[in-house]
Formats: sequence, structure tokens, C-alpha cells
Amino acid sequence: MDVPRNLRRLSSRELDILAMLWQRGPLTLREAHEAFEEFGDPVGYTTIQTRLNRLVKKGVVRRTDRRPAAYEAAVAPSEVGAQDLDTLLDRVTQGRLVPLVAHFLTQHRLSPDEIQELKSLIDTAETKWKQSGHGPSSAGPGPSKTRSRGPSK
Amino acid sequence: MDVPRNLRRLSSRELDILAMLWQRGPLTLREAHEAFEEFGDPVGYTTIQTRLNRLVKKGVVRRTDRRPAAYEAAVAPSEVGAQDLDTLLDRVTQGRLVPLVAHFLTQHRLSPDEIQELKSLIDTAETKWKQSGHGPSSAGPGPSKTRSRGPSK
DNA sequence: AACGCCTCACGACAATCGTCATAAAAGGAG
DNA sequence: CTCCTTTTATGACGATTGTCGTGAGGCGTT
Repeated sequence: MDVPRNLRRLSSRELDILAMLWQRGPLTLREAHEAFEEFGDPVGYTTIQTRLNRLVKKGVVRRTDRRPAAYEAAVAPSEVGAQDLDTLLDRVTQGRLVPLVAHFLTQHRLSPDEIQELKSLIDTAETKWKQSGHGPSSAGPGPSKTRSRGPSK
Repeated sequence: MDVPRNLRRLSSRELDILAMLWQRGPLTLREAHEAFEEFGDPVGYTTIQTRLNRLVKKGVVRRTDRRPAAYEAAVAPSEVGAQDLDTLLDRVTQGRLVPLVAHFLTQHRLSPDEIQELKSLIDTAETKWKQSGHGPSSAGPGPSKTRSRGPSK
């Protein structure tokens, strides 16, 4: 992977485009422009072009040589998103997961499938915890600081 | 709350400051400058001043009249953060919670307390689901689209 | 070759961001 | 009141964002 080690900051609008590429896969400029109509605020053709170009310049999107060039995401959501998510989590909930989940649940509904997955995810985490040599101290006092220090940058 | 209805976009650096105010509470400019030393990348005094001022102008931070004026967050983390979090969730995981939690767990560890809270949160969600007149369709095919359309803007 | 129609490269532009330096204003020590 | 320190207000300046308009470059038709 020759993706920029520390990927530069992506702006909100640029992220909109990238998100679309993640979902729709490779698109030509024209396709991207049309697809974006029903994906974000419609915007001029060349505007999409510029955003796409800047994204390419930043190395997070790749462009083919084919004539009607196709643009394709060069980084996975987890590479960009995870980092941003961490940053935001850090800043907003001081790195704690619970408040986020709680918030999420006030706005969305989980499908039975998701509930299942979540449960098993948690069970796994719990098991791991016990294994790694800790006695299950029922009620620890401190509100569990998972904070990692430093607003990422 | 007379907070700007649709709060303007806050930049990353501005958010750093706001995050600090959420944690440390009201601070004078000087205090903020010092506190920021161990909170983010140290930066010039007037830089903090400018960030703080712009934050005030945007209405997300309030400044007292007292002589050494104190700056204080005027919006709750949930007001700013939740929205950003939603946007990011939407873009990166297509609005699904599970991938986020999974990712989180690869990097952090949950305390027993958190595990408990999480479990009860999920149980509640599960209960709610059943109540609202749905028969638990064990294995739905579609990967639960919770998407809300439109990258928030 | 000549003519159009796409596709793409450039460059323009205002707004915002990120960092500061400096000047003006307020307070307090003598 | 006068001088020194702390607090504020302004203004600068380059970089980035967000949106486009134009104009050059290819290519399929006639």
C-alpha cells in the first residue's frame, strides 16, 4: 500500500465524495456528478471535478488512465474513518464508548441481527478481560478512563 | 437555549479548544493557553485568543464580562458532537453501529462497568423493539439499512 | 480535413482556517 | 499621576476550502 502514511486532513465536502466512492465504487467524473445528485447537495460539474482532483492529490483516490477516467477510493473507510471517529470520540465523550452507543440508540433502532452481533461482541470483550489476569472487581470507582491523550492532530 | 439553530461548521482546531472547555470548564484566555499545553499541540497565546474569539463569534462559546474574561462552552458536547458523530457514522459505516463498536474494541478495552452498561443498553433496545409491534424475525436478509440519507450537510 | 461534442486541465475567487505580531486599553505598584 | 504588566482588539498573511467558468485536447462523424 503506497497510501500516504499520515493521510492529510480531508474536508467535510471531500469526505462526502469519498463516501460516495466507497459505496458506489469506481465512477467516471460524469457518473460521479450524477450520482452525487441523490447523494449530497447537488453541485456543479466542475465542482465535483475539483473535489475529486484534490482527493487524488491527497492520495486517497486513484484515477485510471482509461479515457473516460474512473475515480476510485484508494483508502478504506477504516483508514480514514476510524481515525476521525477516534478523534471525535475522544473529544466528545472523552473516549468512552457508552455515551456514544446511548446517543445512537436515541436516534436509531437496532435490528435483531445487530443486537445479536453486539451482544457477542461484548461477550468477547468480557471474556478477554477476564482472561488477561484480572479479577472481576464488580464496581470500580473511577469512571473508566480509556482516554488516550492528545486531540489526535 | 439561544444557541445558533444550525450551528456553523467548526474546524478541527476550534473543536480542540471547545473540547478542552467541555472538560476543564470556564477558563480565562491565559488559563486556556496554559491548559492547552498539555491538551493539544502547544501554540501561541494569540492563536488561542483567535480560536476562542472565532468560537464566540460562532456562538458556541460564551465570554463573561468580568475583567479577566472567562470563556465557557455554550453548547453541550451532544449538540455539536452528536451531529458530527452521526455524519461520520453515516459516511464511514453507512450508519451502522456494529462496525464502529467492533473497531473500537480492537483499540480499547472496556471496564466491567462499561460492559454492564452496554449490556443493559442493548437489553433496553431489544425490549423496545419487541414492544413496538414487531415479531422477532430471526434472520432478516438485508443488512439492516438504518441509513438516513444525505451526508448531513 | 473539418466540425462538434465530451472530457479534462487551469485558473479565478471569495470565505474560512491557522498562526501570529502589534498596538491599544485596563489595572495595579509606587 | 506615571510606569509596568496583563488583557484585549486589530490586522496580517499564507494555506485550504468550496464553487465555478473557460479554454484546450481528443475523438467519432460527415
